[in-house]
Amino acid sequence: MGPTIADVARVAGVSRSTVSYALSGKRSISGETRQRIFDAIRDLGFTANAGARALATRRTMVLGLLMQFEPDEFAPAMLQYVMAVTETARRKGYDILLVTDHDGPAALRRITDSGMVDGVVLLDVLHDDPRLPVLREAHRPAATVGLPADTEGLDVYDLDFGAAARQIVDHLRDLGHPEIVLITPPRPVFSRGGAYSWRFRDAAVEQAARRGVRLTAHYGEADPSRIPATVGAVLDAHPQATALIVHNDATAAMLPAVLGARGVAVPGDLSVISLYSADFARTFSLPYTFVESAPGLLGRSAVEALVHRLDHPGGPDRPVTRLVAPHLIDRGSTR
Amino acid sequence: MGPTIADVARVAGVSRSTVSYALSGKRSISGETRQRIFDAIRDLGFTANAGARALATRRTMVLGLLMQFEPDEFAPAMLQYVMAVTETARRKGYDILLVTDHDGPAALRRITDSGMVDGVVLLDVLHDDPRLPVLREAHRPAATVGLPADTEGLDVYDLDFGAAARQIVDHLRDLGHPEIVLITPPRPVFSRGGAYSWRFRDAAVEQAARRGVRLTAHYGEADPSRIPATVGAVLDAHPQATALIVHNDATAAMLPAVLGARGVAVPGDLSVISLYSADFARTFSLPYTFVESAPGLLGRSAVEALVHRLDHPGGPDRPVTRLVAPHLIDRGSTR
DNA sequence: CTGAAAGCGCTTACAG
DNA sequence: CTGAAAGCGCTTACAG
Repeated sequence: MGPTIADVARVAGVSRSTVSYALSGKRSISGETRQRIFDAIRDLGFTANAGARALATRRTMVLGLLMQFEPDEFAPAMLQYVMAVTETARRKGYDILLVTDHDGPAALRRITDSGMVDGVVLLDVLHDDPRLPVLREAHRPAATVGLPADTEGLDVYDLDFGAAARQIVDHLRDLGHPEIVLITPPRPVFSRGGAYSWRFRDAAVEQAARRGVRLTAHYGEADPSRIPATVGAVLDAHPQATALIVHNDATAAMLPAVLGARGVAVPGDLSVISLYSADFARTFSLPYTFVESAPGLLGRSAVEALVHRLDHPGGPDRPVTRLVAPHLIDRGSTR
Repeated sequence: MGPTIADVARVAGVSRSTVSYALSGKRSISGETRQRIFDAIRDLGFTANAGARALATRRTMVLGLLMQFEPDEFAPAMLQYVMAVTETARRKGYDILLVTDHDGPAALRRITDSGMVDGVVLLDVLHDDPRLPVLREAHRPAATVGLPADTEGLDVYDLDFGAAARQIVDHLRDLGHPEIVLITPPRPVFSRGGAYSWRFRDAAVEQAARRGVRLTAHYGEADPSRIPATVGAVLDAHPQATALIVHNDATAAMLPAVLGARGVAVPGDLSVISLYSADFARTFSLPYTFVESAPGLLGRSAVEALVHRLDHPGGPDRPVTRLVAPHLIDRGSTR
């Protein structure tokens, strides 16, 4: 379609290799030649063909972003990861191939075997994620958001859900709450292997026991229309509970409406504390004290690790698993 | 990295061209040869290199998806378009390059001039969108979701916001409402050139005048935390109003909480009707009568039109502008 | 400082 | 029904 490097070479009166080197800066070009080349590039409106470059360099400068949309996940929260990944990638000179195929392993094999991407970022990684075996065969650098059971060869980033749970339980205990109710992610998230669900819950249960606090965990609803009834039933079942921990975006988003309808005042009647991102809180005007889930940081870190690995092939850096320390934002909804 | 077509040819004992033809099916291969080729492909785990294929065929089988994240837009609604586009593309054999650069025109030029994509889908198209001139120079097929002022050369899909407004006004008038309040998208959406905002509002105002109904339009809030106060102020300013039209996702999402807090019963005290997708309503458990905004249909249609054009280059089909007729779902929140 | 040439891994006229 | 060869548009040793 457009002009090729040969056109530029001809107009500038140099060889194609000289144009290529001028473009890459991989060897020095005399000032005057350089000038003629860039003039020609500008005049012709030349842009190097990505496919040809990829074929020659074996680098596409494209990253695969694999996400899955589970019906029991709350879509609004996902976009924050996507945005963080995309923007970081661009800043590092990479584009993003977005893959949402239902068959994640097959999709991964496809984009990787065909050389469409230099590396991949996996979102929504499960404890025993079926994409990981494929990834290991593919011999491509990869970073994940989410902690799998086997982190071998991966750069892994996730929130430290255990620490988050302990911090939240301690926070409530220090305020003197004797009985706490926890709403966890929906049951399908547990059975599917969404490890963050039990990492948080189990740590909360343990910490509560250690601190001598009564804590009961209940599954949140996957079906939004049932959230009000379920929250109501949970609160009814624990009339003595003075604090509620919400580890479920869908429930958190509806909580003001649900508690408002029940006439429950926060923190007067009930202390509420949750786990989500500041951006999420802003989008839904959630007034609760929360632990930041840090999608921006996690997405950005994953991409930066991946890019670093791509830009330093065979480098000395061991794959890293980083669990981000929780950060509690006190909005005054507990006391 | 992996095996190439030459490896397959050697193992199968045929020429590279025969392997290529076996793969593409563009000429007939004897049964036995075919068998040997596919055995070799399977044994070697061969997948054709996408870059090399793109270079030879001048088709990448990748579509660019350009979206912009404006801070005054409600992120949760965007994902539905992305999913529809991505899934439709895959079903048609295309992958998606997701581009979210702040500088849309530059990003478009980049992916298009470098031949990274065969065509593009533009989301959030403005009335006078700065990406369109770039697109026209690029000579690539493109489809949009959103109606620009100049549709020349584009396949354009959008909801018929004018018809939607008229249908909603008529619906309320038929129920006997003499005074209606409309909450529009935030003011920045208008000034930026988000044409759907005024297409809906102006049609609503006109239709109300035509029908002898009093209708007042107010800007919705871009800042979620101010939505409750703004909705309250709007209702206070129109104590006689018996019906509320909401054309703003952020406001709609918070409406149950806001109206609940004010003690406003729907439809007892106030009839409420809105404009969003069924999926959106489900995510936020919104119980209101609404006109379907059809993100799935629009995203899918745009991709299908684009793919059709790519698969039939130089075809006879004129570019099409399709405004999808509104469909009202009665959930009983008006009377 | 610069160029001629090989090579990246495919596809597709051209020939038989 | 099949193969040898040119070509897609780059990059990069190799040579000077």
